[in-house]
Amino acid sequence: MASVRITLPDNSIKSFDQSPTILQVAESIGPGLAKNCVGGCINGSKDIIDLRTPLSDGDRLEIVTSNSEKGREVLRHSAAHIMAHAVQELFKNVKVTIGPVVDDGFYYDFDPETQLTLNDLQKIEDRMYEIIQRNLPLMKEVWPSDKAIKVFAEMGESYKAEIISDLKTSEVSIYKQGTWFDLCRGPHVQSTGQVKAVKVMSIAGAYWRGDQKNKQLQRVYATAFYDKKELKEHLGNLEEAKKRDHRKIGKEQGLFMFHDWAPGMPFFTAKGTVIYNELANYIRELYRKYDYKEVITPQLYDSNLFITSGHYGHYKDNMYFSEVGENKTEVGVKPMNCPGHCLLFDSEKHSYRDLPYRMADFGRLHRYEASGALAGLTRVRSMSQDDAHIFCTDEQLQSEMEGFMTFLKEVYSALGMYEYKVFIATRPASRMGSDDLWDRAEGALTGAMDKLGVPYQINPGDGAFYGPKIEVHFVDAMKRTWQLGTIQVDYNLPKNFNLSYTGDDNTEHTPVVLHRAILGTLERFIGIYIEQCAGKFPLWLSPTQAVIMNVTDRQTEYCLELKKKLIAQGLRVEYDNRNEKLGYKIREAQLQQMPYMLIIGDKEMEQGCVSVRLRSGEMINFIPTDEFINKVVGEFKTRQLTSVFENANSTKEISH
RNA sequence: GCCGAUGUGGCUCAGGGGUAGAGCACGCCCUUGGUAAGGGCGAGAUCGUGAGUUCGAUUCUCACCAUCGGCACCA
Repeated sequence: MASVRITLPDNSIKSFDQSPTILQVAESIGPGLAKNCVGGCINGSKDIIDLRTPLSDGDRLEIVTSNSEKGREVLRHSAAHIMAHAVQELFKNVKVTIGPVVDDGFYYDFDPETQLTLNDLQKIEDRMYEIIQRNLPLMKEVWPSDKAIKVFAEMGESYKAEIISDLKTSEVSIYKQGTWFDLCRGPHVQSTGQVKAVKVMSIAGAYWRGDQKNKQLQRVYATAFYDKKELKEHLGNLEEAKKRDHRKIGKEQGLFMFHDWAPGMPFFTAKGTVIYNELANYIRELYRKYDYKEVITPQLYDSNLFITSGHYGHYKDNMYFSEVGENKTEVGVKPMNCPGHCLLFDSEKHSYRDLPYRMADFGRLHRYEASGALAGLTRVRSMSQDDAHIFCTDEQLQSEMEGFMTFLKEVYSALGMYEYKVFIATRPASRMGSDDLWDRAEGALTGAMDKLGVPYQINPGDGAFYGPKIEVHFVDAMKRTWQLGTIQVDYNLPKNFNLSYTGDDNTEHTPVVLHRAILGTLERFIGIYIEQCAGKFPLWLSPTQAVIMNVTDRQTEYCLELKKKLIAQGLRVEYDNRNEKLGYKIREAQLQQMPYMLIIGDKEMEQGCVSVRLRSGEMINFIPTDEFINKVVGEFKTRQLTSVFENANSTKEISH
């Protein structure tokens, strides 16, 4: 008698008379496992398959439970069905579309006859819990596509019918819970009762199939967890994340602001400007090391420049224009530095010996971004980048990519920013240049990353029409991803400007232009960085590095002397001599995340020293002033990420 | 740009058809106090802008502007 043997992760083997489903295997192991089972992975695959799937002899099975990372996906996918079910029970004439799992939750797009409102969110959630209570088993059925299209069309579910006909498969799977059913690939939980904790989060507009030309649907965001405790934890994390929102910290620390009369254009305060300039100067310092030459170029140009560059054709809607003079000459505000750099490059005759020519520019750029796109410092209309354009030969592509990435890694490591993802965007459908050219360019990009051992993902078809690019992405506090560093190959611009260099064969050649930025847009970088460090800037970036606090006004003179000394060493220091108690001054400095609080009382004055409080709460009392200065200046000048006093012996108690 | 929400002293927020209220911040006074808020007094707002309804609008309606959450965009 043939038996079906299934291998489990611990290499034990279970035998069955007939092909068991994943759930049946779970049941054979134990009731607890069966209860939590939401699917399985077979033969080392990472894809979860439905627990109703029959297995074959020799399969290796890993059972996925609802309290696991993978299981959560199944849970949420089923929760999306529960949500659609709830919405359709609650409201008449709501068409369903799709409801995928996303980071931290899921959403479902609806096309309701009357708009859902915020008040409906709680109703939806309540009804979801009701459906969960009903503990409806989820049944999988396979229908011929024609039948499915017919059934959904008759129900008025035009979106579903459209999806199925676009699938172009002969049959589709349907999941039923009670009388409600949905087209779905699965996998799904056993019954609605397996979903224990849900939360309907928000509502938003979203275009059908992500296309602006289509109807705008209503997207309801929600999340689901294994239990209420996990859900509570998640909601707590969201609250915590909001606290590090750069817009909030920027306001609290007085770093930047916005005004209605210049939407999307940040004003950096004196404090914020310190951060801005420290970052730019750090990059400037590295420009010497990496052989870049910084230039300054105009802000406004005759429109002819942008006609030549091609921006007038492709980017006009995102540009600011004006007319000047009696002749009403049209001028454009530069949205990018590259056209200006081309003029500069072209102003001299170049030899191949000059290449690669790396031209850097912190020039201010203005882009008329869509109003709905603006977001704090992360998406602005007025910005400056640590921008540079590298004019090089085709052969130099890969080594320039390597140089760029090495530069980038140095900067991000120095800033303690390791949580980034590297993407290589390859040729889009509509593009310029031969396949041969693209092969070489993409090869240079992947080759460089491989050589440096940088992990990356390919974004097929995501490149610009003029060349492929590397993008470095970071995530903000609210888990939105933003591009910071980038390097893009451009074969188009040098042609438009008719750029050339003389090769070793004494003929003229067209250089390649690489657009690149390490920090990317400084505004955006600062926004992301504020969130990464939660407002606790390393000393070298801190607008104010130390606050001197006197205990009584007997120390005033000593404090003023100390302030002078510190300033002479290039430190940014304030003296809080207000008529307030020490605890009050400390609280305030602490809320500002002040790196060093220097407490001066009679003791310190007598001994010629300072008592230091770190923002961590650590205290190092009675350090000779010179010792403190030496250490702190070192920390500042070498751009340390953490305090030189952190975890230092802070044993001494205050003696009265 | 699209869908939705929001817009009240510098900040965080309450209120509501009869021209506004709290806490913090700010100013003055008392307090000289040793590691996250000492006490008292005071000043500060035509309630985003414009129009409409009304005897009367900050409150209701509409339009616009800005911000927030998404979507689209991000050559």
